[in-house]
Amino acid sequence: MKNISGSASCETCSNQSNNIFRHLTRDELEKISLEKNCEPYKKGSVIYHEGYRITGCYCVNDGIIKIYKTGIDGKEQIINFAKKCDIIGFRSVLSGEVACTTAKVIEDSHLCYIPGETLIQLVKQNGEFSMDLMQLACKELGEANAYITDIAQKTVRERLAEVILLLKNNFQLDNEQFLQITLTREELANIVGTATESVIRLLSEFKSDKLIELHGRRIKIIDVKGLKKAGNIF
Amino acid sequence: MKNISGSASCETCSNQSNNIFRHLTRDELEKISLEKNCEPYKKGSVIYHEGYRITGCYCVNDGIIKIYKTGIDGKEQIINFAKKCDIIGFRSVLSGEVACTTAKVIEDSHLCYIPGETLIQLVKQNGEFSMDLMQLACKELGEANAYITDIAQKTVRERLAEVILLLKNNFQLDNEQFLQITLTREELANIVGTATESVIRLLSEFKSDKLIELHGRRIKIIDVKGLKKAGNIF
DNA sequence: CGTGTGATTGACGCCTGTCAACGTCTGTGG
DNA sequence: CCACAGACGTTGACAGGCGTCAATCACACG
Repeated sequence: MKNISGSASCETCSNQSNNIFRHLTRDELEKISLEKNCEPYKKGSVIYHEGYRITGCYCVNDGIIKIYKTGIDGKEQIINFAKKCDIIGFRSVLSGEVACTTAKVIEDSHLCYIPGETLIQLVKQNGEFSMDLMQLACKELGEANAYITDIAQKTVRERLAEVILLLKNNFQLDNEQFLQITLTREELANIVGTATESVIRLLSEFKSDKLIELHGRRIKIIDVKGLKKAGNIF
Repeated sequence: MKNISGSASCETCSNQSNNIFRHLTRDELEKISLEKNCEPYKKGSVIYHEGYRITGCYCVNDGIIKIYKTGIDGKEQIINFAKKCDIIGFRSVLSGEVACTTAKVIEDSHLCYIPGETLIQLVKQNGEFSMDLMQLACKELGEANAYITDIAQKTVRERLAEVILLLKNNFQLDNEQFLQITLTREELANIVGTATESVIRLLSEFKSDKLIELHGRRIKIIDVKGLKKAGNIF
């Protein structure tokens, strides 16, 4: 069953301008195209686990993965999501530490595995690629710092509104204004850093306030400006 | 008044094993040694300001700098501290974005300025240095993620205990068990993400519980194990 | 149809933020 | 030398946001 999508070569994939591999030479692309290993992952499967050493990183072909840390009493704190074109696990590969997060599939995915040594070699030999990856890390660092500030200073209500808008920016809306990602109430709570019940109550509030509509797990965005106001975003 | 400490060459400085520049060649070291610009900064002076473009990064020779973001109502959220051997501002230089934090001196410092182009050039040409800097960024990213989890899940009391221990690890204790960094109550609050009054009350609690002693702004650590327990740290 | 997971609602209470008042200390200027 | 301002620390009162617990409902799946 391996290499199901193996035929989709990195040469094609890297044409996407937002891809991290855009500055690789033809030779380098061929190399990782040969070495990589594209496999399907079912919803619920764990790609790598916090506290364990990982030997390589993964490039997301399609699907959605949640990246989370396990905190007090096993409560998960969602740090990030990865989708098409994103690369995950490189942090631990490069820092040489064990994984500090767990990556779990929430929508069926195809991931290309890239061995750690390959990645490190590319960093060392290709200055442009190195810069790109560095920029990626720095961007994530900036986002993390921003989120620390939010979570430390904003109310749960404000954070929930903000998270909904963040999800909108990350995953877009379909043509009916529905968020293109569906999460359980508990997962929403684990992003915002609150209790499931609070998320439920606040979502109802947003619904009463005509900011969103709820259809099961699907969230329809009605009033972006109102959400920004509720989220204290300028 | 420029180059007051300019005589202290990077060649010497980089001998410290924890320095980011340890993998530079002799030529590269000479180059930044020539280009750098070491200046004294008084307590309270701002090194770079959130939202403004910065043209280079700074290597800390001595002193202490706080790195913070400005959140709602101008309340500052302290993200990090920099001390001897640390390098600050590289995130914005590399990502090409405006600074996402402000850096302000809290203990008189000497900083060496390194032009952005120099840093970028080094990243591109020296794979080992690139890896080191990447590891630094990745390490900071890991710490930021850990702090997100803490701040989202722990109580203010737990976070304060944890912060005291973090400060202990970062700045050590003197021979009387005093923290080697002195912060105002407000600054402590701005790390923990709480109100000044809460910090005051909780510090008194820790004092009653014989975990710490307070002498003005100086904090004496009495019971590390107790603090760990209070901070829910394992 | 039983079981399990997730969603919802209500009750309750505590943690913690806010406001206000006051004390302390330092530096400045008359 | 004293008065005053300003920054910082401390304490008390108070309310409300939000976490916790418990019960119930909805829905999917074997």
